[in-house]
Amino acid sequence: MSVEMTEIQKKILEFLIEQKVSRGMPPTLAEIAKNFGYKNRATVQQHLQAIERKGFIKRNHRLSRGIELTIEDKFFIPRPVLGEVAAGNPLVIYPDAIDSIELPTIARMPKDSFLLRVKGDSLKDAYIFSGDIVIVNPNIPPKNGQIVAAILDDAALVKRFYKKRNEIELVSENPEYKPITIDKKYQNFRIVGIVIGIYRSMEKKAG
Amino acid sequence: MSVEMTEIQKKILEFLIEQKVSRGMPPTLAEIAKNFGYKNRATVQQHLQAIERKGFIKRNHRLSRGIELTIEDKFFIPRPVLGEVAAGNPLVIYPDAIDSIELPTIARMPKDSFLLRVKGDSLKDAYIFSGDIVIVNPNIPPKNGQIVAAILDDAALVKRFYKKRNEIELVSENPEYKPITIDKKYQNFRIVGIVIGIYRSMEKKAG
DNA sequence: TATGTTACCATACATCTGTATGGTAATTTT
DNA sequence: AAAATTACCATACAGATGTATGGTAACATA
Repeated sequence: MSVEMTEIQKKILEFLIEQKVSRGMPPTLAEIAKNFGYKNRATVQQHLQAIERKGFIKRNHRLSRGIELTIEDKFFIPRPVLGEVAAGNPLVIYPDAIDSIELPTIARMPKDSFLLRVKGDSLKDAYIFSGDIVIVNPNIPPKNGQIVAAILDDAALVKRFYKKRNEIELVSENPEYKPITIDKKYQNFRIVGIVIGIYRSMEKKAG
Repeated sequence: MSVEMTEIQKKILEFLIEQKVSRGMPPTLAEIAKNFGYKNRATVQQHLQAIERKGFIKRNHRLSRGIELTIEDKFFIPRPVLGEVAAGNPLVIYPDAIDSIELPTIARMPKDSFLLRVKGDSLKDAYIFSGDIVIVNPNIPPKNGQIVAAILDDAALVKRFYKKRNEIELVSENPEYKPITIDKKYQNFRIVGIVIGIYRSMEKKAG
């Protein structure tokens, strides 16, 4: 597994993992082709052969969906953690991955979702704690009461979301932190996504 | 799901589950036919239609291997309690336990780690809540203070572990539940493994 | 300059896959 | 006795699926 993967091969492997986890089975060549906009299954076939040559998958020839992930034998899949996010006071989001954690394969990671590590204890009553990894889905518009990750003035935070008439309120459930109210027209505010899951490792190695 | 299944339908459903767990994906009609000695896929098709009519599976039409198991959670497959615990592959629901957990078929998963769903709130102060999925490693001997999954008299518990001179103490961090003390020689007690991580999906309890 | 690698395309083909229809036989229900 | 259900079979078919071959273009390497 020491061979290097091209960018496209990495993306295809990621897609294989994502499909396996979310749909419960590997995709067909046609499904892969459709996802990447290929007009042709032969293109996919060639990529899969390259990925197999490099040892990341094993193919059961002539069998539909016969793609086995050799890394998927693991219970945990390494995923990049994109940044640290403050549940209480805003922290800076890191541009590139700051860390990598082993996420259990059961944890659902829909397309485009990413991981953030929480610091601070303002969401204590929402059962999210400092050190937890939150899984953020950027593709779902938030509903009232949901926990969202947001960027406010170049800092990132995780709080409960409430939409009001002309403003948005972000609430910590820890009474030590006061709610933040933002005018809807305020430019330097953006909802990053909603928190769809959390993962916590009991081992104390990662801090 | 109250409709009655014929014996053959039960066997086919079992095969679907077994294949899903062991091979990672549902079988094709041809594979089912081969397993049961049918010379014909149409026979399988008719059985699958009957099983779907009774609500145990959902089929994605015209999609290869498009058989979804509607049973429970996809991860957790309920089985009757008696006799199965000692069998080594415990696929059991413990309905009356204070902190009941469900042992999934994924007990056969790689690295022997498996998943349990927590019910009850005795570990509230350990930040583990009803509905959370804990990841259990059975191969590590527990240390004092670690959270373990254990079986006591046909009930399953998730609690903090403390070893004393002649006995073992299992402590809930919720003061409403008193610590349980077990003599080390007691037969009907077994440590299943230590909890190495937890995962929680937010989608069900937004708001 | 020649060679190889990567990343696509088009066409083609045997086989697989799900589905449909119609038939036989045994058993159960009405 | 008639009707329905269950459990198979054979045949057929459109479309999906994996695979093979040959081609183009961009780029890096020797």
